[in-house]
Amino acid sequence: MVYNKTKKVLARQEKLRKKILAAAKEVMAEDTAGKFSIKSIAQKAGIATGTFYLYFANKEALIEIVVQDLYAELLAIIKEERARYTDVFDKLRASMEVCIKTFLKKRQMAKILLVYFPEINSTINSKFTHIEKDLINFVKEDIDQLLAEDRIPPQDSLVSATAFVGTFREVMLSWLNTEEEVDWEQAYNTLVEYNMRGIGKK
Amino acid sequence: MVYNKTKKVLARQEKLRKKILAAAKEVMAEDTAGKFSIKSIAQKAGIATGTFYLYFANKEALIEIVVQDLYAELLAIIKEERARYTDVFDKLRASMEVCIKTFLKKRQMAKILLVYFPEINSTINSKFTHIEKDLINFVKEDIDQLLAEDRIPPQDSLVSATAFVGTFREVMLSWLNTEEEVDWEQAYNTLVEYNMRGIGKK
DNA sequence: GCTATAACTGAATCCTGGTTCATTTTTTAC
DNA sequence: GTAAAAAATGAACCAGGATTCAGTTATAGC
Repeated sequence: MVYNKTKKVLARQEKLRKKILAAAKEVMAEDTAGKFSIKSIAQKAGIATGTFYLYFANKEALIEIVVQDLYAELLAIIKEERARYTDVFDKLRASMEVCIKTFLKKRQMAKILLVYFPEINSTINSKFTHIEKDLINFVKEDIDQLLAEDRIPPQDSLVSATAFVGTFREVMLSWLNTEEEVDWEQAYNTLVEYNMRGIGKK
Repeated sequence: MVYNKTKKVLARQEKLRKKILAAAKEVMAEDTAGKFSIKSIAQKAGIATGTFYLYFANKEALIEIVVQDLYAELLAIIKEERARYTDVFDKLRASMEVCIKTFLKKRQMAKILLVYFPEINSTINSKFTHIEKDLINFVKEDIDQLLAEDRIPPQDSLVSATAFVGTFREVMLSWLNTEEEVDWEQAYNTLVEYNMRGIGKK
């Protein structure tokens, strides 16, 4: 006979699954390299190492889920913010603003997406390259529209969009690695202005 | 009694050391992740794995030497090119130009410095963070000078310099990963213009 | 309460790949 | 040519960590 799970058990398992994911994010955000162990995650989640494998197929699958998870979260935040504006420049500016602020607020997310992600991106079968492209294409579409509206000088929109995203990665990474206090307000403005000028806002 | 190496042996060993380094660079540039094995390097260099350890203390030391090596090479090229100009804008433009062209020509160097380097940067005790900072400071000094000369609008020069370098990494990385043909001329111009406008060239 | 099934445990297994070292080959110095 | 020293070899060793699985505990259904 096959037993069915009760709601109570289902709820407990769902909770544990989330607990493991949370522990994984913590661990991943802590030790910068791709060196974390399943054992450390299990420990942090308060389970036996074997139990981990009842919830996730293997390490690779876990990483994939964590990254997709965080990425989806970030993307949703950006999309929501963009929806508030109609002018493309405003959309762009809003994207930048919310992106920076989210990363500043959710350091864990920033660390995993910015530091960890590029590593695994090359290690694991490139399941994630699309994420990179997604983000760049996002910006590219805005630039294309601005080009169509003749509001910025001619340029290779893909290259510009790539450069645009690159400024973020680099700046956020430098912030993640630094201990010193940063004047966020000024830094943020500089970054936004840099890219606005970069694409050629008149 | 202690024997002395003859010139012939010294020469042979020097040659072999270089051969191992070359093999290492090849292997590192090939498999994108930090997953290469000493065995594969030894094989490519035509030696036994044990022999590797007669020439390099261990894997970490090898990586350090390779990265420092390539970085020094790149830096020398940039410095030489910069020396040809006096105006800061020209220096900046020249740096960009020679950097891109070098990376395009020496794909191996690009792959190791751009893909591989960030990985190990976090993995290994941060012996390399200074490289990152060096490069950014390079640009920062130019920006500071332009600010002093009142030729660009007020900005946080460190953030701008970081953003500047970021555009390169991102764009070069996208080129390294793409299979498609790229119109280098246009792409290159877009990238240079992006940064020139970005810092606020009037 | 009782038994079949499912969930959990953590020690044991397995694999990968860096590093070592006893042995073999080459070089030195006479 | 020969014996001591150095260099080279590659199989064996070893560590770390992912994954498994036999044994234990909890749950389901009656």
